[in-house]
Amino acid sequence: MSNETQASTADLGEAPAAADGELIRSGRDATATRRALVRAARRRFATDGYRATTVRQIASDVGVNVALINRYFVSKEGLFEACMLRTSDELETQASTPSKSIEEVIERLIEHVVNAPDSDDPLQLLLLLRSSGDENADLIRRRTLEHFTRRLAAAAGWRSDTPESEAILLRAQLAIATSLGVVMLRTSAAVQPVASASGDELNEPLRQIFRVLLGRSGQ
Amino acid sequence: MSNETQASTADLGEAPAAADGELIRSGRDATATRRALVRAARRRFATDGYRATTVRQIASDVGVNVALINRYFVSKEGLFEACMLRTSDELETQASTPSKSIEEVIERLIEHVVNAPDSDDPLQLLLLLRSSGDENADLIRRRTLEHFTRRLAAAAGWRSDTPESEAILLRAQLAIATSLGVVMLRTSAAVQPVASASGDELNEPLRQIFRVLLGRSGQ
DNA sequence: TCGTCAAGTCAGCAAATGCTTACATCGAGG
DNA sequence: CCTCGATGTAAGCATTTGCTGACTTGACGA
Repeated sequence: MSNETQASTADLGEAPAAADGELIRSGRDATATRRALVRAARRRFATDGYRATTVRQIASDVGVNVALINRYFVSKEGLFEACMLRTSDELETQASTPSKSIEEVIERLIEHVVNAPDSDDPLQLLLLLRSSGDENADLIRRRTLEHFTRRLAAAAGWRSDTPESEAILLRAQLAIATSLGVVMLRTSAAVQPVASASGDELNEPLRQIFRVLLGRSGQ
Repeated sequence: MSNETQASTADLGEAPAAADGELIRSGRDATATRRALVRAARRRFATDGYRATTVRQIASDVGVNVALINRYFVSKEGLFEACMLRTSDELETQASTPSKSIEEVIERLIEHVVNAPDSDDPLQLLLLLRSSGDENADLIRRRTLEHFTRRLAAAAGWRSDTPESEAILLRAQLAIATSLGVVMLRTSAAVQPVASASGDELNEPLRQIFRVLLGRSGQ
């Protein structure tokens, strides 16, 4: 059960991230604790699901008391929202590198799919697709996915108002669905042989799929 | 867990395919009650997930007391196991129609993906991919998926012992992953536009994907 | 009619879970 | 030193959840 992720507390404490203008860290650093909680929570949510994850688990992963989750995020749902917002931000940042060719985008998507099991890739959190019993969380999740879809479709030549490019949007979302399906099999279910397949083995089939979906030949 | 209740497997097979008397359950019929429980449970598990589904919900759906679940299936896990076995059986039956061409298999897979949101398609249950916190359930799930993978791979020319056909196995599982991803987006998350796409719109892209993965051209 | 046994119900227990309230500890400043 | 706010902890409450044991109800044969 409590096997990994003990390091999260340590390395977050000693290295203040550059993102936000943080004050000098002291022995008890609220923002660092918050980040550690979000980090641990995202991992748990992505691998175990929303419902199956307990706040006590998350707190234990970080090594702090459970009550801090309610202090900083009000509720479990609030913590989940924070996770989603951070994931959305990361995907946004990565996608905003301008004027990528579709080939480059495909390569990056493949990389995400291949590496997701090992890293705590933001794509992992999107695995939380099923209704988590929380309406607000579901809304955030859906919005994130649709936004990501438009990003990918834009790289494939989608223009927002022409009706014929609706097909491109659909195809982009099928690419995302495929990615999520593969990540799902690799991470949560450990289904063979996909789970243990190397990046090299996955590379060629995935590239074929994405080219068919997003490239000019497929349309 | 593996004591009695093997009868549940048996009487699942010997059923007249009559229209479900699920809500109209009259009289005291143990096998009918068992079937109704499995049916309701499968729906709940597929849509809400294992953890989020409570045995009280399932019993209430059927209109029966909670204790019957423990009487007939020993535990919640036992009920889930029965659901998985039934799903596995259905997929098995459908896949066992002999000497299918790969094209036919692809068409049927597409049909599954397209229709899953409306019917209680067995594919839906496979959505239960995330670790449900129940080790035994995870094992069953993984086995079912791997079995299904081998079935699909066999239709694509897979032979069990030649090492080069491992690639075929991997590609078949990627096709399954894609199917699961699409079904997931369509059913649980209602992500647009895939969720509201018609079968006709999905047909062509999906066929392209599956041909690339399973057809001769892709290898 | 009565006995028997499967089918089903009822009330409740023990554990888990989200969350709250009261308390403790650390750092800094008067 | 002492106070005060911020950070963190300990204990526990209320609810949910899976499950159990004792009880009731219906069908059927002697």
